[in-house]
Order: sequence, then C-alpha cells, then structure tokens
Amino acid sequence: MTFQRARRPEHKRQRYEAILAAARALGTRQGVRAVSLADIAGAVGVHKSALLRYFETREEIYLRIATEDWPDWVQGMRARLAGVAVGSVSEVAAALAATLAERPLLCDLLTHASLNLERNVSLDAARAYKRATVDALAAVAAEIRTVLPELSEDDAIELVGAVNAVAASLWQAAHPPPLMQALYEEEPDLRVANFPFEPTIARLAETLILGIRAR
Amino acid sequence: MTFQRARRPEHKRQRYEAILAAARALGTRQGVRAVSLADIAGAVGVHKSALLRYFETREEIYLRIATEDWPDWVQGMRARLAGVAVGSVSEVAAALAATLAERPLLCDLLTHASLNLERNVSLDAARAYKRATVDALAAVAAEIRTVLPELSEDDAIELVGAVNAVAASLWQAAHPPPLMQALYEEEPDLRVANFPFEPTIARLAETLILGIRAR
DNA sequence: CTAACAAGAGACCGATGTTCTGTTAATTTG
DNA sequence: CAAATTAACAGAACATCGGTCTCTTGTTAG
Repeated sequence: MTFQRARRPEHKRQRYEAILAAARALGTRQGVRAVSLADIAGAVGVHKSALLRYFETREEIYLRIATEDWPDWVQGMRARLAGVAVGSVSEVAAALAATLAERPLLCDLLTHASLNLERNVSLDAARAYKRATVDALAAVAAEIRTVLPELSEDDAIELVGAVNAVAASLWQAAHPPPLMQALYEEEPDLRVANFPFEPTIARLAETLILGIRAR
Repeated sequence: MTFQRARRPEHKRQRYEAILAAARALGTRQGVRAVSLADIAGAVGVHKSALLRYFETREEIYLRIATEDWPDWVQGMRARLAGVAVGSVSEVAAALAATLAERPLLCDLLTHASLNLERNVSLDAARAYKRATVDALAAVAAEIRTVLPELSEDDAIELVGAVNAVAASLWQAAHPPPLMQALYEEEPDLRVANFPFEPTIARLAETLILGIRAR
C-alpha cells in the first residue's frame, strides 16, 4: 500500500478491494467462522474501525464476497461444460463437483450465508446477494440443459440447488475443528463422511440426474 | 421446582433435565442461533452461571440435545416404516420427510452441530454426539433396507446422509431472518426455495432412491 | 503555503460466553 | 434440636467480539 490514507476515489477502491482480498485469504485459510474484524484489519494494515467505513458490518464483507463468487462459479461451470458431448451425465456431475471443490470459500459461505450473513446487513446488500444467487442457479441450470436437454428448467434448478445444499453440508463435515480431528484419529469409525469431497459430490450429482430421468 | 438449591442427586437430575427442556423450547421457538445462556437461565429460573455447573459450555447443552434427538429420530422412522409394503419407494421418501419435518429442532441442529457445536465441548460430549450420529444413520439405513432390500448398506447410508444434508440446508432456507422475509415479500422471485419443506424433502428422497436404483 | 475535509486511530459501549468469589440453603451430625 | 458443613447458587468481574463515537492528522485543492 503506497498511501496511508485513501482519499482519492481510486485509492478508496484499492482499499475496498484490499479488504475483500484479505477477508478472502483469511476465510479460505481458517474458515469464515474463525475470522474476526480485527483479523481482517490486521491483514490490511489498518484499524478495525476503518474497515467499517467501507462495509457497514462484518457480515456485509463476506456477503459481498459470496455475491462476487456466484458469477465466478457460473463462469467456471460454463468453461468446464464447453465442448462436453450432449448427454454426458458423468461429465455434468464431474463439472459440478470440480467447480465447487475449486471454490472452498464459496462452499463455506453457502452455510454461513443462510445462517449468519443474511442478518445485520443492509437491504441492498441482501438484495444483491439474493439476486446473484438466483441468477447463478438459473444460469448454471441453463448450462446443464445445453448438455442434458432432456431436463426441464425446473429439474435443472432442482438439481443445482440440491447439489449446492449437499456441498454446503459436506464441506463443513470435511473440515472439522481440531477437537473432532483428534477424535477421528482415535476412533476413525466416528467419521460420518470419511470419503473425499469432490468424488462424493460427483457421485451424488450423477445419482440425482439419473433419478430425475427415471421419475 | 419445589427446591431452591438442588443438593440431592435426584434434584440435580431434575434441574439438568429442566435446563435441557428450556433450551429445547427456546431453540424450537426462536432457533438455536438466537438463544443465549441468559435466555435459558431465565426460563429455568436460575442464574446464568448456575447453568455452567451442569454443562461445561453453552455448546454442550445443544450438543447434548442433538445427541438425544438422533435416537428419537430413529424411533420415529421405525414407527413410520412399520407395516410399509416392501418396495414402496414413495413411502420411504415420505417417511424421511415427515420424520424430519416433525423435528424442527433436529433440523436446525444439523447445521449448528458441524458449524458451531463441535467446538468448545469436552471430548466425551463430542464422542457421544458422533456416536449417536453414526449409530442413527446406520439404524435408519437398516430400517430403509427392510422396505427396499435392493439397496446395499452403503447405498442406504449414502441416501440417509444426503437427505440429512439437504434437510439441513433447506431448513435454514425455509426460516429466513426478518430482513430476508421482508425482501421476499417485496420481490418474491428472489426466494430460492419457495417450496415447502416436507414435500421438497420427500421429492428429493424419492429422486435419490430412483437414481441409486438406476445407476 | 494554507485551509478544509475526511480517513483512520483509539477509546468506548453493549452483548455474550465464561470464571471467580462470597453467601446461604439444604443436609448432616453431635 | 441446634450447630456445623458444604456445595449450589447469585452476582460481580473478565475476555472477546462487533460496532459507535470522537478527535487527530495526512492528503488534497486552491
């Protein structure tokens, strides 16, 4: 940071982005839950109260990140599905799993959004987040339908929503706190989800597609 | 409560149960997230610090409730599936959805357990919770296999786990904070899950079973 | 160079989970 | 029955966190 106080608009923009980048890095490394305002401020090199000139609350920082990551996920799915042969169920399933596995912060935020973030934020921030969410689900559903045209629009959205829901839960299960890690080493059979994240999501997505076709 | 101070073991037991009952009632009414130690203490008619003679931390109270509710869910599924005709996919799906919908606190705790509760608790409490979880999943899977014997044990556990995961996410989505409720009234199309909890879970469970069969 | 403005620091506040300490009610015992 | 004991409990204190307030001072415009 070459400036101490961001007075010009472009500097403020830089600081805004620096806050988001720091929150991203910390959230990815230690989990969103474990990141405090002071942590982010320290990483940016600024006082805690200065952050709140850029975001109304802590929740808005992470809700903003989630809002940004939805379109990024859509892009990832679009790229992953480009050129996939029509009708390839396993490719669609693999794409869903891979693009989510590549975005651990988004998976973490899936849980935090409904539980923690959708509170204590401005109506505008909430609206933007929800808009990004429904748009992303619809866009990914549309991408999937280019590969699997036999799915209806509702079917595709249901598929994407269910995969996201399971990804949220499984991501939390796959990243237990230290206490639980110690317990699992002692008694491995207590681990409910002892399978890796990406293959499990892929398998579930494929099962769902087959089930939708079969009903 | 006819005693002010619980000195005899049976009185202590009563108070322990009273704390759990109060935490249950509050958690069911306002959501686990919104219940503070002082809330529970007030409902029991005791000081906040007195609760911590019975439980090491706030998390242990709700983790204990979750530990108790797993076997209760197994019982619910067992009762619901007794007498169901072998091969009835829709009955199994309906049973999963109905027994979860009847247990809103368990659905809420599904999210909180992995995100919040599995921290700051004693190793014994964590072990008991995990044991109850894996036992319940296995027991429900076994019940389902009596109706759908074509499912392997692994298939059945996978099914139950996935249904729980989606139930956790959908329950949170179905109970948005006031801010989001206001937003949804303004722009209904922003509601991602605008379908009711139980039919959605039933539909998903049925889809999963069909998918497992088809693969 | 100077004046004005607002970014930021630091003190402060309120809520919450948790700990500490003194009190006193319930039980036990002489 | 009275006195002694002891641990359950209340209340105060503490730590941490998100968030507010106020004042300082670096930055920019004129």
